[in-house]
Amino acid sequence: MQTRRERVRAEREKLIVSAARELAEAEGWEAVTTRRLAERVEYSQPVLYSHFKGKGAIMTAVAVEGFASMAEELRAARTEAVDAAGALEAVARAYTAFAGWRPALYDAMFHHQVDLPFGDPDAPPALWAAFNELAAAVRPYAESEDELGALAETFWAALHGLTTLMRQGRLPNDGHERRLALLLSRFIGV
Amino acid sequence: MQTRRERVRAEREKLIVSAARELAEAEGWEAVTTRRLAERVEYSQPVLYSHFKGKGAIMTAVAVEGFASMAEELRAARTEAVDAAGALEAVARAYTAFAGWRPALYDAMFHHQVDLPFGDPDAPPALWAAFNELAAAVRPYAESEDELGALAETFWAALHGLTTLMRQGRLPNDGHERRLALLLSRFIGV
DNA sequence: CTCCAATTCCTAGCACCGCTAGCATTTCAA
DNA sequence: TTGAAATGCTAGCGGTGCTAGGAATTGGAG
Repeated sequence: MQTRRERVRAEREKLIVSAARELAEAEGWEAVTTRRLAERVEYSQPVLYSHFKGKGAIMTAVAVEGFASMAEELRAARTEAVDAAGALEAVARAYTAFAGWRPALYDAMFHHQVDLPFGDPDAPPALWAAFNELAAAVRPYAESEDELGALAETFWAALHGLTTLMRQGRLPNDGHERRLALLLSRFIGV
Repeated sequence: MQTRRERVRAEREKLIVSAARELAEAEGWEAVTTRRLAERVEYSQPVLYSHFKGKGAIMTAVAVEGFASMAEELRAARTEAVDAAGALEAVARAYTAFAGWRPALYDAMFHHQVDLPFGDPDAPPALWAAFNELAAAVRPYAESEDELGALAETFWAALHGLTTLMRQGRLPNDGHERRLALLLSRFIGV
């Protein structure tokens, strides 16, 4: 009968993560306090700490959900394209669209430092899934398999820079299309 | 005799900004609390609020100092180079080096949202100075003067992405040289 | 020199934060 | 039925950014 208890615990853990994500998406992460989160899941604050080490761990869980979601969208964009150039463009657009439509999720994934082993072999599969989509889209433009990793990282960084600078008001919104086109032209090669 | 008072006020304001920057550079921004900052300048907390609207305004002032400092370093790197390709590479290296050597300053400039009118004509001159250095380095590679702005923004975004992802542990440190070389090759054109 | 208004600056405190100790209550196997 | 284990609460700790209100200092006017 241990499994029943474990099942309801696992369910409540999911509930906490979902509530945190929803609250963040509705009002931003600065509105996600342990008190409000506890109120939302209709438990007291200490219950949160019986599931997670702290608020940071909850945000990390949301971030992992975010990577899984992003991987799905990148994959859909990539596999629907007809050629290599179209795939790279589709993935780039899907990436920036994701950051624009789900800013709270993107924040959890990239702007808050979350104790996740990026690049490590035992990083959560969702992280690798998202990265691998970028790598797959970039592969036709890598000179060697050995270069692929670095090229994917560079392309990823460029997309990340574009989205974050724009969302923070450091870049004007209306130049986005042009910048994206420029970036793609540099990676596709004329 | 109004000017004397104003002079000492201005001096104290500088002192506050310097203290904030030094404390952030020494222990990170999470250590910069209004209490510790007040203690450091040997005044009480409310004095800070007679100079600045809040902690955010102090960080904004530090950020502006940071842009001025970055502009200097980018300019030095660019003007010492012998050709266009060398200038672009030198500026890129200076940029990432700045972010690596003065992480607290870079955080104030880019990671904390600071109420600054980026891209606006009446943005602080230091902001334009830094951006203009990037634009100058990129100019030889723009197809038209009209394209220059967007190209500079795109290059800037790529550098920003590389530095931030690396500093947050999202990218491995030891691939930095390779990624930078790849980025430069894409912008210089083989 | 005296007096009074304006400025300066501190003490004390507010509401909130993440987090935890300690104790009822409930659950469930013996 | 009973007693131990698990559960989940109240209350509180030390910290945060920020501010109200009053004491002390300053400096020009009479």
